[in-house]
Amino acid sequence: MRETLPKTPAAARETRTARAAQAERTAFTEKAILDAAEQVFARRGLEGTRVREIAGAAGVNGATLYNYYPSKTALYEAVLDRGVQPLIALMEGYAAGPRELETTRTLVAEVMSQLSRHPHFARLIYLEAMAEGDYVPTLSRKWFRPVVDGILRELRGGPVPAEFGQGLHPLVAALFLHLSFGHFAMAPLLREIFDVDPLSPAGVERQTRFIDALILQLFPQLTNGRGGESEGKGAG
Amino acid sequence: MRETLPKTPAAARETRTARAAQAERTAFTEKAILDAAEQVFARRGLEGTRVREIAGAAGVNGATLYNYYPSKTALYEAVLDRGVQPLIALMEGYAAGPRELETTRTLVAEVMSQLSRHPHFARLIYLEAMAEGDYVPTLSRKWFRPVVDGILRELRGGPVPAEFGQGLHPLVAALFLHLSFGHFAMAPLLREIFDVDPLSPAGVERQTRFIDALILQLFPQLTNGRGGESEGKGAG
Amino acid sequence: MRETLPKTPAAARETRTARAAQAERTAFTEKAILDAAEQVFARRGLEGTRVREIAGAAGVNGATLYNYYPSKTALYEAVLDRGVQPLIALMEGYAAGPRELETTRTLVAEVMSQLSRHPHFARLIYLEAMAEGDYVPTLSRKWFRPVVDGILRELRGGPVPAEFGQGLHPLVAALFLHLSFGHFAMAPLLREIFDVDPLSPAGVERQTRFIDALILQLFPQLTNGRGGESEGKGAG
Amino acid sequence: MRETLPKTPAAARETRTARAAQAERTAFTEKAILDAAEQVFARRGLEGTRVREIAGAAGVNGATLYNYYPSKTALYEAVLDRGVQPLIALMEGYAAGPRELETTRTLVAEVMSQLSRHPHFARLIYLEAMAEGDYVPTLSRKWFRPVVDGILRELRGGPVPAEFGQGLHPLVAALFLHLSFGHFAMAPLLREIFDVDPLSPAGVERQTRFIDALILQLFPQLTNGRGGESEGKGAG
DNA sequence: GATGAATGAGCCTTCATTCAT
DNA sequence: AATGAATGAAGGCTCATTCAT
Repeated sequence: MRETLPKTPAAARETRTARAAQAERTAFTEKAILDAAEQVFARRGLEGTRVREIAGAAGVNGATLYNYYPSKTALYEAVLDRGVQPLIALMEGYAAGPRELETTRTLVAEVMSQLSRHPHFARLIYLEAMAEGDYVPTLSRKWFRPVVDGILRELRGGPVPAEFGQGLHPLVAALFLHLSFGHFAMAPLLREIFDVDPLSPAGVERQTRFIDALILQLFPQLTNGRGGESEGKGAG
Repeated sequence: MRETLPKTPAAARETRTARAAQAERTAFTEKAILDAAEQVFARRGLEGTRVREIAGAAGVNGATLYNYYPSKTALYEAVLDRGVQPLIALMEGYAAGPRELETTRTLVAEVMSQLSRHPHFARLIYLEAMAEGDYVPTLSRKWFRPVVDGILRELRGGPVPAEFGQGLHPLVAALFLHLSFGHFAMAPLLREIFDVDPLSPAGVERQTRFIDALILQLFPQLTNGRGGESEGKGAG
Repeated sequence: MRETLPKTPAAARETRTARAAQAERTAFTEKAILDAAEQVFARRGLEGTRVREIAGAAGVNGATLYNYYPSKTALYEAVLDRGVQPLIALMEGYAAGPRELETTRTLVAEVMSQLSRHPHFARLIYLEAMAEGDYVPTLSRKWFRPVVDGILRELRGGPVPAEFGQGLHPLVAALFLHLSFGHFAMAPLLREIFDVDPLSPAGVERQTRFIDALILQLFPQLTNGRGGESEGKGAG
Repeated sequence: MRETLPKTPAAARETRTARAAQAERTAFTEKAILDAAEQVFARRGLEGTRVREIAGAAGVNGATLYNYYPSKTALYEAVLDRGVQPLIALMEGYAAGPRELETTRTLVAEVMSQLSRHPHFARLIYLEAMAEGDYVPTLSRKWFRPVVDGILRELRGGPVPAEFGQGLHPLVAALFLHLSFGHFAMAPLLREIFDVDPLSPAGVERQTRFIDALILQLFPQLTNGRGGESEGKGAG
């Protein structure tokens, strides 16, 4: 809008091309910044992170960040938002679907797959939770509660194993949180303890199968007449 | 030279009293500082924490901290050490005992009880793990690995449920980590999601029973002829 | 990658100009900082100086200093180095030249001239000496000892006036130190006592002539057959 | 005055003894503090000195200093005063005496002797001069100016060697300052350069004789018919 | 009088952010 | 859009000084 009108078609094409290249470069830089920020924030948290560290990891000057985000906090929130969007999309599909064991098993697998694509994001969420950050209520409302509500509704469908006592359901829902997000967030510690990389494809797959098997093991009553497929999966 | 002998019994008593009172006061201050530090570090981590915030929470001046610890980092390590000592004691008792289901169940209960006495400590460990801090290897070697080794040795005693596939044992050990430490570390998020306080006595007890029941449920083969007590517990 | 090539000669010129202007400005700032630091350090010494005082005297923000020097100490050393370089150059010329009275008289005059261009530097050296600072051995080795050695070698050429006794030579060499560096270092006190400014051109010139006359007066034996140039002195 | 009256002669004696012992201890502590302060201030100056360093050197607790002096600055001034008093006494004797070469030679010797008894004091004065401290005008008025005035009056008595040009007298007076105070103040540097200790008795004596010989050498006209004794001195 | 503990002020340094280019 | 330089606002830590004993 601001530039002078191109005088010739050739110039127009040239301009368009230049503009496209520019836009591409911008998008590239922005992604580099977001990726770098995700990684660094996941280690140090919002307050412990130095913006120059993000800039260094992104390969740009510290001042450049401010061409993309008005503040460190804004960048932090952008990272959180970018990570949470795909999860919300998954959750919406899940909430819209039928209340069946199968749906939940699928959701778990998809969440694990998504988290493995942004391996630092779960850590970020854990950090935010432990810092009792402002984002926690929002996060809880927009993502965790809907998912948990779905799980709880389904659990209510079957009898509770007597030996667990009252108030079991929230703990089971929390168990899934621990096994999915916790697996990624605690990767550094687990790696240290077990000498295997929880973030490797094999590590993620193993944990995914483990969760799945646990569902079937814990709630056999939910699998009436459908045990066959689960065994096929678990025996792999 | 350092201290002149008191001339009279009265003076002696007076001196002793005064000195004792002094010692008591400094012990009180030191505990206040450690407690405050544990709480604040658990929220913000080492780098995100302001010394002045700790001082404020402890009710002393920022400079006073340096009468007790030479640096923020030293204070941080003192907090970690204080928290880990009781756990190491528990672990040593466990390692010395026989490899039986009962021993492990007891250990879990005791660990939960200990963590509930220092509710911020687990969060601190989680933060340290996520920051890939220098303390992680030490922590892993001195505490997590011994415990996990114990658990793994016991698991090896029984057949693995086939549906879990290979490499199950580490995941089970990690499961206990998630359910014990994770319960305390994620308390702020769980509270937000479920509207109950995981750190309340009831919350801790419920989670403890949940873990216990899970052990029995997952590994019925380990409970030959001893199912009775577990049911008694779980039916509450 | 670092710098895209300028597309047109005009742009090139523009860029070059801009960059040159930038470089000029930072050079200006750096000189302002060094000058301010020399002045303030000369009054308060390394430990007694506040960084903000230097910054204020240089007309920049305290944080700006750290864009140029990594620490107060590094800045201090830069000031010392800058001041000592020209002296070392003089000394090297002196050491390379012949051992003659004339050479030494010239050196003294040049040293006085150089010190008058950095009137605070001598004070800095005196402060450092009195603080028994780390720089003293280096300074002694790189500058004072070579000069003194030259003077001593020359003195050995002639007979010592009997009334001075043994061990005279070092004291004479020290005398020159006191009269040159000491003149500048003690300027504040001398100004107070005598109500004249030792740092004024006239003050420096007077002291220089005084030292020169003293040389000839003390060591007439060194001026054999060269009385012509030292005429003023003899003509009483 | 404040204590209750002693009931018996024995008690009275006891009290008197106790009081004397107390006073003695106090005087001892005060001297320790002053000595330590003189030494430390002479290295670091007023602003660069830590009161705890003085306390440590004096062997007392930092807080104890405040039982003797209300502030670091007050202690600093006490050190200066203690050091300057004997010099002022010397100066008053000198000013009261006749204007003769002998008087001045004696003064120089006595000043050197006094400075050697407080080897850090000259450094302190130099530091204060270079810091352009508040004490400089006082010091100049109460000590340096009177002495210098005496010297100048005497110099006026004889013809000035023409080769020194106009304005010589102040420079000669300053020369004595450099050779006396400067010798002690620059001791650390001179030691480094010449590998001899200027503060040792031999070092002080040598410098004293050097100054004395210089007086006679520079102003032969002032020594009419009195050369004998000076030669005896200088020939040692 | 002597001391350990406490503290407000201040110091060096770093950091997030802005600005000129 | 990108950057080097500049800066106000902390942040960790030290220091002179005070207080209670």
